[in-house]
Amino acid sequence: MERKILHVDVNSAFLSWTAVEMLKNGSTVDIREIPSVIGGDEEKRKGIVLAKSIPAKKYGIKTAEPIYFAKQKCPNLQIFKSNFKIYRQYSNAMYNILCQYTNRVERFSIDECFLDITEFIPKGKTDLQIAYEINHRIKQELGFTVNVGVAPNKILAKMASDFEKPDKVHTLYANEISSKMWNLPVSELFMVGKRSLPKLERLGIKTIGDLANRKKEEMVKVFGKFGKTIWEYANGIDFSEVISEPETPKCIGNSVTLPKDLSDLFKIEEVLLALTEQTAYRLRKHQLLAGTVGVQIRTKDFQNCSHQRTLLTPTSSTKIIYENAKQILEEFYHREPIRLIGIKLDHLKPTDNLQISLFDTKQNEKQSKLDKTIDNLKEKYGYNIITRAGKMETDDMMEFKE
DNA sequence: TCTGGGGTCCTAGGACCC
DNA sequence: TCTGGGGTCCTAGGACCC
Repeated sequence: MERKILHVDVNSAFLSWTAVEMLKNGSTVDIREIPSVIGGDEEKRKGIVLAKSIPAKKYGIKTAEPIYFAKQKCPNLQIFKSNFKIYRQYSNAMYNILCQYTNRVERFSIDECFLDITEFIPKGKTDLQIAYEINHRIKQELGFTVNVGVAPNKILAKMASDFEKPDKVHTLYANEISSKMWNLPVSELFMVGKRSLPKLERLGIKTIGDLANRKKEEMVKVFGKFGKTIWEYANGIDFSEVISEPETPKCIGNSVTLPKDLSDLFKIEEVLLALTEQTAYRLRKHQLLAGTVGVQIRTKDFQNCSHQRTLLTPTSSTKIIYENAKQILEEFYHREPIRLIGIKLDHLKPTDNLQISLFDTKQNEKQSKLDKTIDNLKEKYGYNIITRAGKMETDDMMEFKE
């Protein structure tokens, strides 16, 4: 039987939510209506565009590009800081509305949800009417706009919500694939990024339709498994389910771009410790154990390098994780200046009940130790490596995969 | 003054075992 | 003297997403 899937996508999410919050706090200007971006702090070398207004987009400003470039494109660009605590509140408010339409809502990211409404369409209503109702209610009740895609599966619903923006509802039914999707450049297809695009173009594939009408075998031959996926997407084939249960993470990591390049091993290890504290704390919050520990560095000329190690026994102990991380780092780090360091815990498995109760009693102690370590670091270096707000952000981001 | 941080998934090559 | 092949696990790196 044909499914009825919706994809709800907040228009310029971080920017819209910042705008609504500013208006709520008495601002007289709606930053959605001027050239503006949400961006990181350039002084801390985190100066990239996280979200842009539509007027900013008209200057050719792109998400994830350096703010330095964005300012060159638009000298009077207004730049605002992100606030993930606020974003989480708006995201939750939207989620609560969506849950009134079906119990099958998947949070795909902080600003995107899939809904399977197949079994939840009231008599006398259509999927399209529900999509419009959702679009209206979010605008009226929460003050920001969303695009809604209506389709028989997730990939088509997602492609549909990406059509014209903002504040629009689009359908992409099976009989509309060729007329609405095949004429788009292949770069617009979900999962086609900047590496695979030139390869596709070399094969003479310029539009999604070009890809759809090639032989599947040819794509598999050139791209392997990935070729099968994008060929199926181009043809609107996707049987994946809307998953309402939040899955336990497959890996947990924290990394930080340093305000200045660092080559002093002692200082780098101090940062690594702070990152370990944070990551291990999150691991325990999920009641998981880590099977492998990995350390990543990025040199000042943007060369990435990572090493990992499988532990004899999975653990959630900050001490054990840090000892391993430190050893891994010392094995492969050769004193070149680095701009980023990160830690990643992988091959996660559930903690058994005995261990959970053990950690429950130690939770407060661990938390205060964490706070103390971070405080000491800040005093010592004056770096804003891990601020209180930064810690909140990390907690938020973890839950939303953003 | 140029380039974040959180993830998922895939691949290639080597070690090791039978 | 010459030198298999299948399978699993591990590691490093990379593509892609928001």
